[in-house]
Amino acid sequence: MHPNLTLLRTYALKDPLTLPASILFCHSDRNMTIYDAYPKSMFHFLVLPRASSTSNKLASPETGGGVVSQKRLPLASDLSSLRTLLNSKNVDKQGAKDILTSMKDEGMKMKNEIEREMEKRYGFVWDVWMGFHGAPSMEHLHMHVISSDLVSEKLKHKKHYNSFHPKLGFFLHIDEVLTWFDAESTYYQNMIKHPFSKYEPLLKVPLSCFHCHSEQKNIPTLKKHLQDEWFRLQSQNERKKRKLEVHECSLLNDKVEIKFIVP
Amino acid sequence: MHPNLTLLRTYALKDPLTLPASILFCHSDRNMTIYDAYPKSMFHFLVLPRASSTSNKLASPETGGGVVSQKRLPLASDLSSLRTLLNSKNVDKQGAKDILTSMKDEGMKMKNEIEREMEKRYGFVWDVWMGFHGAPSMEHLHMHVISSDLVSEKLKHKKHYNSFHPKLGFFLHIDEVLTWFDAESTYYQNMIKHPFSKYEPLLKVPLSCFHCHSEQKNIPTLKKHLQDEWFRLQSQNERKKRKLEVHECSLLNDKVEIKFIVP
DNA sequence: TATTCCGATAGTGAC
DNA sequence: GTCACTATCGGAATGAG
Repeated sequence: MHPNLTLLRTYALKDPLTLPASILFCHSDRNMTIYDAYPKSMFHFLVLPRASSTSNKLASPETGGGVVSQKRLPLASDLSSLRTLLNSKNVDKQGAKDILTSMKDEGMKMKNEIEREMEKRYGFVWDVWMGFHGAPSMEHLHMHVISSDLVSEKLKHKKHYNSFHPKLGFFLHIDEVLTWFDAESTYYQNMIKHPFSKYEPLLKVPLSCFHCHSEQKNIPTLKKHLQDEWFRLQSQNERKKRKLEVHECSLLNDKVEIKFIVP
Repeated sequence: MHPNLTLLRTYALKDPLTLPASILFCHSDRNMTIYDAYPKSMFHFLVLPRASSTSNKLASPETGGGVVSQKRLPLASDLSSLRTLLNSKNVDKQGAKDILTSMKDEGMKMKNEIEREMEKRYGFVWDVWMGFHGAPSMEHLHMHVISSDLVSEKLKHKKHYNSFHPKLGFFLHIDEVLTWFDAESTYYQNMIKHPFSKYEPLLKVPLSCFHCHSEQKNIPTLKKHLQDEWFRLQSQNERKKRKLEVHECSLLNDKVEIKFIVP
């Protein structure tokens, strides 16, 4: 396994504060949130559960104040992926649900941060998705917290796009995953056994816009279209805001004359 | 059909002298020889048979002194390709053989020119191939006259290389084609019916050096190897020449001492 | 489904 | 099998105690 695919695991195992500030966004006892090195949307973060190694080498107090409740952290080997976690013999169903719930909580905080930043930078707020890839390649469980635009220079390939398409089935929304725990046992057993090979073909299906379902014939075309869709969202929002302002204005003064047509 | 694929036919139909000097090399009553616009070897020419059109528009004397014996020229429609010629209802077997023989004669003259130029520029002579592509794309019968090196900037793709590989079967040597006429009738009938679809797959076979049969894993590697093979030919030839010189020297003076090792 | 680099492959448009 | 252009697809390497 190449280091790039396991690098983050080494940080999940020790003090997150050893991560450069340019990578680590924040952390808690159980999770850490990092900037995705190759953001596929205007906002893109990863939430990773912290882990203990099977050896005790990294569990000593010298590793820093960031390591808390080391004994309660799951083993790294059980956190390779969602599949590994849900099929672990060391972590029971409730334990798995706890881990995912704490990741969701961490993600919700991140989502709030993102929304504040959306408002500040762009004057409006759009959706934020949270979830997992059905067939991840990086060797440590990670939940994507990603704004719903997929407008990014780093989005270059069909598999990049399809892996985040919110209705395709490759991207597993955290809320969807959590419903598995409350479903019938057979359904739960079914979902947690899904092999990667079931998800892989989804990455090769034709490019369809997640906003309007139009089919796009290639990546450059899709990227222009996604940018346009985002501009449309932004201007729609500005229209709404203007209407609100006009409405407020009307309340103050019934005789105000509207001299412009909202475009 | 794109102009590029029929352009030369228009010249084959009228006075070759209307062709720019940078394209036309020479011509006779029955054939014209042109520079290949995208030479796949150090020397690369095309021999095209001249034709008359079905209409009389282009047969008038005003088209220039180059048009001779217009009545005896084959129809352009019978000269689309080797296959067309050999299956034509207007040209009998002997007529087809005549056309091909005259093309060969023209090619042999070209070959002599090339060999003079090889000697002049590079100090030695290597082989020149003459023949047809099993599945040509240009819409007028053309015989390639091409030096046996395949060293050229314009050789860029696998299909370029394989289409000239002298032992693959896609490149039909003129002498091979002429033997069809003297073979049994069933063999002749068999060869002239070969559809393009029989030749196409040959263009996709792995790259093997026509000198040493070594397999080359991609085009850049093959091109370096072909260049090396050509350098080897050249230096082999220089060694032979030096030996000759040494031998002549020995004849003149038995006591001459050879002070250098031929590399 | 980490990226990047290289090269092969596929589709198109060319006037 | 015309070229040139664009884009996709496919493999291999990748860092570094």
